Order: sequence, then structure tokens, then C-alpha cells
Amino acid sequence: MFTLAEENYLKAIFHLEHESAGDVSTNAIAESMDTKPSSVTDMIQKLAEKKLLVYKRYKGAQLSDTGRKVAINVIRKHRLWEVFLVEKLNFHWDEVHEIAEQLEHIQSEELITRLDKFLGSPDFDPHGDPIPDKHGVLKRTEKKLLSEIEKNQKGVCVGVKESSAEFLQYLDKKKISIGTKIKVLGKEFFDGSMIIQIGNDQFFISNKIAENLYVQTQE
Amino acid sequence: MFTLAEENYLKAIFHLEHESAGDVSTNAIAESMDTKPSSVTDMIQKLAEKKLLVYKRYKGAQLSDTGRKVAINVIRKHRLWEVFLVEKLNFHWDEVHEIAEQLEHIQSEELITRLDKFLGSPDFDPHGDPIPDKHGVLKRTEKKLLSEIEKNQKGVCVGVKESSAEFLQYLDKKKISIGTKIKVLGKEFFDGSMIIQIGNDQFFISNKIAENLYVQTQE
DNA sequence: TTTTATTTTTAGACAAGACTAAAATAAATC
DNA sequence: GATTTATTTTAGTCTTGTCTAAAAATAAAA
Repeated sequence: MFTLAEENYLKAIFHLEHESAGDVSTNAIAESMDTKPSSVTDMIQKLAEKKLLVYKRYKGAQLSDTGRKVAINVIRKHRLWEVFLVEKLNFHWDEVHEIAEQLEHIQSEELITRLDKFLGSPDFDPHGDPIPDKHGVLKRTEKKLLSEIEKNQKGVCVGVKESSAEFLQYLDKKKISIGTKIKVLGKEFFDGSMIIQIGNDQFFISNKIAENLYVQTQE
Repeated sequence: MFTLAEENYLKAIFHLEHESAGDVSTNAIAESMDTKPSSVTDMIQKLAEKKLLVYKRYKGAQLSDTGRKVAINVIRKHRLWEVFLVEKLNFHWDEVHEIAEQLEHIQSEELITRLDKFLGSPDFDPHGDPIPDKHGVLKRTEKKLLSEIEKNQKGVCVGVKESSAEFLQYLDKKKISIGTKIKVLGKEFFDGSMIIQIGNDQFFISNKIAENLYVQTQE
């Protein structure tokens, strides 16, 4: 249906639309896709002709409803494959992105339907990002940074803000992953550091960590 | 490492080399890949420059050792994914080819190592074709056509010769699939038809069926 | 051994998707 | 408001992989 390049552009534009309001600039797309602005102009003009986005010269791009649908479907596939790689093939959550970037372009509705079922229709990927359902509907999560949680409150780890390999490896060492339940036992005012409890273990974490970890607070 | 087109050419040439002896002709490749001979000439010249095959003008092509290694690796991936689709996602064996054609090009050694392990290192794909191991070694099967089996001999169904959707569906209806044990109870001389036993059921099959079903006779 | 037919290759063109260099537009500064 | 700076677009080129049409080599037939 759509080429690999087209799908990647739509996906990138979708993500950029959610990072800041308004139209997405040519330069922003170029930077996020590690390509040149002139190449981006070429492509968004083609995508505009195909009605996958709305484009005005010098004014940036904005996904159309159909364009958004395509983007969300690619993201759904990406995240489902990530679950597969981590849950079934025992990859670490910091190893799966590149492979999922390839798998997300496999064309077969039936495949994704069955994969979803096989995985138990997960709502979140291994990084805690929500997986859109068949109709593109995302489970809305009220996720906060761990640093925003008050003393004695609990939360479930649902993702990370900055996903550098070093940070993910730190979390791995501390046995923190998606679904890990965290309770804030104490919070230091002057530097934002915390004492937290995971299972029966209690330990200290710095503000830098707490500001990069998303948790979902229990209603 | 290699492009999608390159991998497909190498795979096609590998299969053609096993269908008949000698160099593989330009026309044969073109036909098997549903493309034009001139396109094939272009590509095999490029592949020859990359030392993936040996090519002499007007004399056809022949895979080099490295070319064969690449082809076998693609076939390994294709067949492992077919096992995954049938065993884990419950696809029918006549639905998986197209999807596996896409999945076979996913680039990640680690992925295939883990997929193989996850599937229990299968020796055969759902069509009964052998799956090359990590080093490209194929389990040698002494497979015969069912029509070649003598009365009172037994065999295990390992594959089909012509895999048209109609034929595969016929087999499905008769509950014949890979691993099915078949015993020849009687053989009619003049038309080659047979009475066979599968489990506790006995039934009649025509020569046309018997000539399209591969079985492995027990040593 | 010519002639004819078939196969294969070359030459030239095209689409997708990228690039560089230069021009056009918009934003920022004086 | 004029000018400098940054962003975006155009024009032209390149690579990959394909095609058509025509030429060249091989194989088959007379």
C-alpha cells in the first residue's frame, strides 16, 4: 500500500505533532529522520498529493486523517513487535528498537491481528508506550514523572523519558522495568532525591533518575 | 548488508540451480522472478562484480560460495518464519508464503538465533522443506513421492511437490499435513491409485495426489 | 552451411528517494 | 523599513532497480 519511506515519514511527522503544537517544520522532520531538508520537501509534496497530509509552501506539514491513520497503524505494529521481541524472544527492552523498525513495515493485516492475539492484546509496549488498538484508539494514560510523586504514594513504572542505553542499563541493574511497582518512602526537599521501595528492597535514587522515569499513579 | 532485490535474486538462483544442473539461464531467472531478462542481466552483472556469483556473457550464472551462503541464510529465515506463523500464530500452511517472503529480509542475526530457539530449532518447515542450520547445513532427507511407495510400506508426510492453494486445501480437508503418518494398504496397477491408512481412517486417493505428496520412508 | 529463431545483452529512459548548490521566502535585528 | 540571518524550496544530479526497443550472440532448422 505505502512504501517504506512514506510510512517512515508519516510516523515521524506523527511523533513531531505530539511533541509541540502547530504545523511540523521541514527542518524538524529532516533532523528527526537524519536526512536533508530538501529531501523532506520532495517527500512531503508527494505525500500532500496523495492526501496523506496538508502542506503549504514554507508553512510546514500537518497529517490528514488518513495520514494519521497510516502512522498510527505503523506505530501499533512497531509496539506489538517490541512486545513480541521482549516477552517471547527474551530480548532486553533496550535492544528491540532497531529490529522493530524493520518489522513495523511488514504488510499483512491478518498477521498483526494474530500477533496481537498471541501476545494477549497488550496495552503497552516494553517502554510503557501505549499500543493503539485495531481502530487506532490509544489507551489514555495519566503518566507522571516519578519526581512528581508525593511521599507515601505508589505508582507503576510505565516508561522512560530519555531512553539512552546507559539509562536503560542502569534501570536493568536496579531491576526496574515496565510494570514494576514503586512506592515513594521519602523525598529530600533540597535536591529532589528519594528513597523508594520496590518489592522488599528499599533504596536511594537521585533526582536525575526520578525525572526520567514515568509512572502511572493508581486511581 | 545486502539489498532486498539482491537477496531475492540470490535466493531465486539458488532454487533454480537445484531444479536442473548446469548454469542458470537469464530467461529462467526472469521467469521465476516475474521480471524481464534485461533486468536480470543488469542485476547478475552487479552481483558478479560483488563476487556473489560467477557470470559469463551469454552463458548464464552460477552462485559463488559466498553467494550461496547468503541465499541459504535467506531461506533459513524464510522457513523459520513459516514455522512461527503456523505453529505460534495458527496460520494455515497455505497462507504463510507471502508473509514469510517479507519477513525473510529482516536483518538481525540475533533475532534469528532467538527465533530458532523459541521454535525449538525445527528441522523442517510447514511444507516439509528442511531448514538450514546456522552454518547453512541442510538435514538431508531421503524423501520420495507417495506414488513411489510400495504396498504395506509406511511413510511420514514431509511436503508437497506442487503447492497450489487448491491442492493444499484438499490435503487440509483430508487432514493430511506435515508429520502425518501414512501407510499404503493397496496400490492399483493400471492407474496408480491407492488405498491408504491414516490413523484409523482408510481411504482412496488418485495417482494425481500420490504424485504430488512427498513422504519420508522409515529407515 | 546458410537462414531463421531464440536467447541474451546493450542503450536509453523512467520512478523513487536521496543529495548539493543556489534561489526564494520568512524571521530577526538594527 | 532595510538588512542580515535562518529556513525552505527549486533545479539539477546520482543510485537502485526496473522497463522497452534494438542489436548481438547463440542455437536450431533448412
